[in-house]
Amino acid sequence: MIAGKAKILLVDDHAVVRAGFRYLLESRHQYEVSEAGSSEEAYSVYGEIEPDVVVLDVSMPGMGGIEGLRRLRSRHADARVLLLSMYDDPAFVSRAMKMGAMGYISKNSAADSLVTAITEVLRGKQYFSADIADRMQRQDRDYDSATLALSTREFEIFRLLAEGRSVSTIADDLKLSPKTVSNHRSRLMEKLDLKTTAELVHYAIRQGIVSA
Amino acid sequence: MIAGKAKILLVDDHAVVRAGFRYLLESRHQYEVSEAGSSEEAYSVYGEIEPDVVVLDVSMPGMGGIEGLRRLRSRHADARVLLLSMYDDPAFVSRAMKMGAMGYISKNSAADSLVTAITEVLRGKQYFSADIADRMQRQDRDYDSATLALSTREFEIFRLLAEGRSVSTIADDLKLSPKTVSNHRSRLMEKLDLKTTAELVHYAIRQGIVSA
DNA sequence: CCCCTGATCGGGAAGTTTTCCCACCATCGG
DNA sequence: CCGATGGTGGGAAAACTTCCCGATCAGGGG
Repeated sequence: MIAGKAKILLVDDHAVVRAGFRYLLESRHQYEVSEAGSSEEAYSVYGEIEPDVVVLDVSMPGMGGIEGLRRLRSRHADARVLLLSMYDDPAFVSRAMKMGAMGYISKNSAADSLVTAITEVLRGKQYFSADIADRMQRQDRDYDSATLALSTREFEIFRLLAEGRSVSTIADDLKLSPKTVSNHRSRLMEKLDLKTTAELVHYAIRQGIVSA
Repeated sequence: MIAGKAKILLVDDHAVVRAGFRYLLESRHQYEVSEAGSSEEAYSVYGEIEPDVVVLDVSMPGMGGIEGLRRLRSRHADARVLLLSMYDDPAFVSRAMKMGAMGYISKNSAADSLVTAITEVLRGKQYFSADIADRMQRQDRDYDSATLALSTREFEIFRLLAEGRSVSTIADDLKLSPKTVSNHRSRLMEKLDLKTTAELVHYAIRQGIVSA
């Protein structure tokens, strides 16, 4: 960052959220804030603005934040991106970090931690909000690299569950005992750190494995 | 509203969203803005603050906005409540209007329309953001109104299930027995002709009641 | 007022599913 | 051949679902 005002690019489809950040940042800090309403827009204005930090919402219509991050980093390898999300899914977070995100904060975070995150990232440090750091700790202990860890069979069952099939119809289909399917199910839910079938569906849809 | 500053109570669990409204309202208008992080909190401070308008987020942990609206209006029949939501499901909106909401705006709305909504409600008028008004127009053409067959409680539980919550956490939240929630669940699944929770999630997402 | 209806809340019993642990077998790279 | 990994399911206990039912309460209508 250059001497003077740090430049921040806010990317979120909700005008209120952008206004919120602008308020939090401008009222107490000397930042110059720009806004974009989508990843596409962010991508196209990035070069012109040359922001010191991009605050990017993960869930947006069109190209989501994750894909936005990927493209941004592939064109501008030095881009510092702070992801903002309502989801604190650890698999998501680690995927994002592998793509070079500098931080990941939950929208549930207090206003202060949102501002802290930005100042930390401006200093070149990574930042996670407390709830997310928590979940990543727990995750590491239990199982490493959750998303990729599914076996072929587990993935197949995962997909069918995500489509709305029941354990017993899946068992009929695959000519397996319901017990086997259920056991696979338990195992994969644990690997992905999911607690309910509904979470599984959300996860699968966000990953693009099934469509709504 | 009395001469002088109109008083506004913002209720949202996300600090950023509250900050956004505060910014939008205070920077251009003479409003006095208070905040609450939950329906429960809003309910308990309402009497003390006596706001002219309550801006209430629909989806919050604990008592949601719909239930919050109901309780607020049952204690303070003159409360003017503007609902703020990510969902633009017409069934949801008409449900809210029946409970006495003065307006309903989507979080996707432009900043201006958020402010307009508040000024309109202050004048005693109803207000809907454009996208919501749109969908309500189109409603009779394409809307499958099966969710209208659900009672208030069933719908609430439907929404929470669709978000990925488990029966037992919902029960804790709503302070009900897991059995009661489970019974409501069985009935609503039957009414909507759904066989698995995963189907329920797909259905809710397609209806725009929850987002992926 | 009283009755009726519908919504809400939950207990009981029976049935089903999930979880956790384990065992057996096949395959595969070294 | 060996050890690791994946697929398969049994057994037992726990959890959940389903179906049925009764209690309670609010809001009309007569």
